[in-house]
Amino acid sequence: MSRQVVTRFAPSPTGMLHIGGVRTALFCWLYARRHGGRFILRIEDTDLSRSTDDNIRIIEEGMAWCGLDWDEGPVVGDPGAWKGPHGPYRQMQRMDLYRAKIQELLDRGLAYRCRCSKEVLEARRKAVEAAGKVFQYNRGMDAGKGCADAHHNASLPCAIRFRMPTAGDIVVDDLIKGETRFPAESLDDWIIARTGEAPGEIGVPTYNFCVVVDDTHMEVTHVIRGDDHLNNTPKQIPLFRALGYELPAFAHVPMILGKDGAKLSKRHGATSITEYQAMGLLPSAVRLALARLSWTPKIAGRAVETAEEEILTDEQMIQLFDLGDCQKSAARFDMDKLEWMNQKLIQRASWEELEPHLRPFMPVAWVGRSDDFKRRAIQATQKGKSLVEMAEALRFAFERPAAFNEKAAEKFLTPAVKPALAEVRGLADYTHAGLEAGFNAILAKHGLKTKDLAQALRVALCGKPVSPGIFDTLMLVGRDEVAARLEPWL
RNA sequence: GGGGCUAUCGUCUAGGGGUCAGGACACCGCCCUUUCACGGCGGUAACACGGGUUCAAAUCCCGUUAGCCCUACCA
Repeated sequence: MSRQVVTRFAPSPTGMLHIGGVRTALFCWLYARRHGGRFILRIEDTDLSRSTDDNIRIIEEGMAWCGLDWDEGPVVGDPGAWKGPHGPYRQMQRMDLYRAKIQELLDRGLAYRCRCSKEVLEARRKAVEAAGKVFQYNRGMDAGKGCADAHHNASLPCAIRFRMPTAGDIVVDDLIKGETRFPAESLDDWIIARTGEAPGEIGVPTYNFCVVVDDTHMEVTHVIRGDDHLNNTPKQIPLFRALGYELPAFAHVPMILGKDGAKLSKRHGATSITEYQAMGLLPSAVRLALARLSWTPKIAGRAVETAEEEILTDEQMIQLFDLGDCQKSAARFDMDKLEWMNQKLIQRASWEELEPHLRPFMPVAWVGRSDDFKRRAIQATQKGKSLVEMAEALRFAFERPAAFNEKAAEKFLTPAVKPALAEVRGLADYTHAGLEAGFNAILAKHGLKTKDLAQALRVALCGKPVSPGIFDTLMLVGRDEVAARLEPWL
């Protein structure tokens, strides 16, 4: 009987929530949902100098916008609150647990105090490297001297190091990368707690220590994280054992790179999830695009084949998700594909689904319009690549053109169409069928082609020769306003 | 320097001994068309390099190169 699957996303609040993090979170979320398990959000704020409450808020809001709901973790907007049985979910609020565990290791001789200063360490490192050797703390290099037997000496503030195995391989069995071996002699006695304030005090524990304690106490069964942590795993495994903890399963997901193959950074344009929101992307499109980086869904054992199959719903992703179908190598982020997916998702959504997402991009007057108006407006522009594009395409329905495209005006607003234009003011039946009938009658009477009148109307009504279908355009402007906008051209 | 991970069209990838190396995005062309789009059809384009193993290698092995990660009292 296997335990319920539990995954966690554990960001450190030292900056924006960027898409690499979102992707990792997405994999954790998909895996938990796929297996009917729980998904935890845990804030790793032990880097006091860089962590801020503001960044925590940004993470929570970003996750929420992305639809990555967590079953356990902080409560948005309330630093003191959390949901779930293993809280708190901010590491700085879990110090008592960590200190107790460190004391236990100290008592059992599995960790020891070290009072070497950063300067001393640096000097030793230089000396050892100058001799062409590899510097490792207390790996035979100065065993029996200095700090190795200073663990009885609590008269000075000390950092605390974990005693690592000195021989053999540490093997990491990874669900994505496979089995990897790390020679024990390549690792050293790493610091599990920083130097305390006072002699004998245990300082703030470090990342690699807290993760092990938290993942165990929060009953995490699958540690899914970025593959920059693969190298940390052989440090953590001996600690799991020292603490008598059961090992979780590990899955290290490949990084996301910029378009040029370099690590994602500001110069690649948008990297924070907030920017994607502002670009008019649907959260579902972001989820899909991010999920499809390094993951190829297999339908009945076969990779997705057609464009149609590429556009997966959340339900399909959840049902299909499998760490075994993940790529081992890093992937470059492709904005073109994201936009394509966004467009496809916009196209297949109902207008009711789209409306809440479109609303923030629309003028205030939008909210007051009727459902019927909203439906027509959305359906008329539902081919757009983004919500921003849709909103832009609908501007004419809310404001008169600020300027007119001169070339287009000259080309289409000819003396020949003006009589027809004048008659358009008389059209009374503003339904699609009604407009079409009236429009065609005017065309026939004046011997014009559809294009002649349609383009002339677009320029007069919208200021430019581009707009939704001409009947939709008329309906969205509305009868009275059509007459008003036409007047100056007659 | 040491340790680790990775390598198929421009990009995301399928394929894991015998394939015309398949698909998607992007790009190009044609068609459709009341504009812009959408849509339809078609096209260009890849196994990093060098050695093995084998009748046969993109696929297995070794090496090289390149990129990335760890090597912090960051996470």
